[in-house]
Amino acid sequence: MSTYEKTCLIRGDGGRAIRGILDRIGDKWTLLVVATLHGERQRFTELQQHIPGISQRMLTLTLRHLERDGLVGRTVFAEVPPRVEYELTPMGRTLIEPAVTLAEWAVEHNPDIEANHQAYDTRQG
Amino acid sequence: MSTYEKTCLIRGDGGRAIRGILDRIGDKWTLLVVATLHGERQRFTELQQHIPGISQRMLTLTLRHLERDGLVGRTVFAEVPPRVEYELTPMGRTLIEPAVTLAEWAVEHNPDIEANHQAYDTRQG
DNA sequence: CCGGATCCCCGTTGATACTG
DNA sequence: CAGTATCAACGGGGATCCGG
Repeated sequence: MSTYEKTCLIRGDGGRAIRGILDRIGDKWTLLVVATLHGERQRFTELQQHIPGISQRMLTLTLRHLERDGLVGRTVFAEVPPRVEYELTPMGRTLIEPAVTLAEWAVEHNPDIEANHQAYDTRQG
Repeated sequence: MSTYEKTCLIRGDGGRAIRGILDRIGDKWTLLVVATLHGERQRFTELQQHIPGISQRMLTLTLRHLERDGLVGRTVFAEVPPRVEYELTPMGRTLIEPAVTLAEWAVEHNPDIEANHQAYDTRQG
């Protein structure tokens, strides 16, 4: 694939494709939930414990969105007390790869970026 | 790299790495600007024309952030009328790859996701 | 245990008008 | 041409309370 074709993939249709995915995973918690859910189904409270700082409300909202996207499956057990388990769907698991690619870029270039911040802010005073 | 290590890359340090990059590129315009800037330096007005819907203000803000990150270079020509050109730095160009990976995922799975939306919304009524 | 409902804060975005 | 300044609207996200 040529470089031109690549940027077209991003910019195609006024950037609607890339905007769709960023609206989906670009929020504060989605990727963390997906990564946390990777490998093992988990209950609501387990998830909350594994994701420091997330509120009950935001975990609920994030899971609903992921469920609506078909990236996460939700199973309710008719028990007392109630039990609900969440797991990645097959499609949900495919999201791990691109997410990791991004995370790798972040880890690799973070020092450089922070150095640039320093330099930029110093120039501005 | 094992699957476990991959998710650690995402979740590492409470997800700070992935959050950093998402805060950077997860906004409305950044990736579009980067993709548009790919391959050729461009002037402010050119950029604005190539990115439908972006306001002067948001283009300015986005470029400033990218400049601060060291992803975009800015050159001012001492002319009348003023001329300012923007271009990707070498580091900025490395961002294209992971961005494309994400865009590919988006394009590939969008139909599936939209079908899931239909199904989900129908179930809810 | 799970999560819906409500209130509120604040950052982001856009519209508009103005300057070197 | 390439911005800056200001104001208003919107929506994400947290805290809290309540219900099944």
